[in-house]
Amino acid sequence: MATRKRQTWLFKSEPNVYSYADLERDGRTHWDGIRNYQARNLLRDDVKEGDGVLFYHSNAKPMAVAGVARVVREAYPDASQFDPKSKYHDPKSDPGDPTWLMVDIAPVAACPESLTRDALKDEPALAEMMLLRRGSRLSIQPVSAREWKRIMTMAGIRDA
DNA sequence: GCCAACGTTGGC
DNA sequence: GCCAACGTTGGC
Repeated sequence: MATRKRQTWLFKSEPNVYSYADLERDGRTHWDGIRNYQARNLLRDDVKEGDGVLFYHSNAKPMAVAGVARVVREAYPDASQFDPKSKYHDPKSDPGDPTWLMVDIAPVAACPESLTRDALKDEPALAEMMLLRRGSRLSIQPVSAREWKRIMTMAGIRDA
């Protein structure tokens, strides 16, 4: 059986909702609340334990890659879809065949504050990044090996 | 606060 | 199945 190469991702979070500092405090977290089919399919099919994650702060000042995380548990049903009190409640989801999934992630290393969206935009090697394309709303995005390497270099993180 | 870019919903 | 209306995301 061939060894799967680790893949890398970018997860968006609004830091006033859940920040990288919150993840460091918690030690690990359920990445719940994904309610977009494209993102769900990535979680279901492609995001695997050990994969690298760029923890991106969206709708923030500054917008930035705040830290690096790692997938510590692969996709399983997102409990919040069955919780009527949750803002992520989905009454259409069948408990026998849950619509929405989540993964668990844990922190690896914080990034320097200089790793902002503007800094990424100024980097020619990252010109093709999905994050920087207009209208890119997907909350879970693939990051290429080259992009990942470049960003680790910018962050001064040796291996993550 | 604005609004472009999408995704979803629902009438037909 | 089409598509207009609506809601959300998220950068600016």
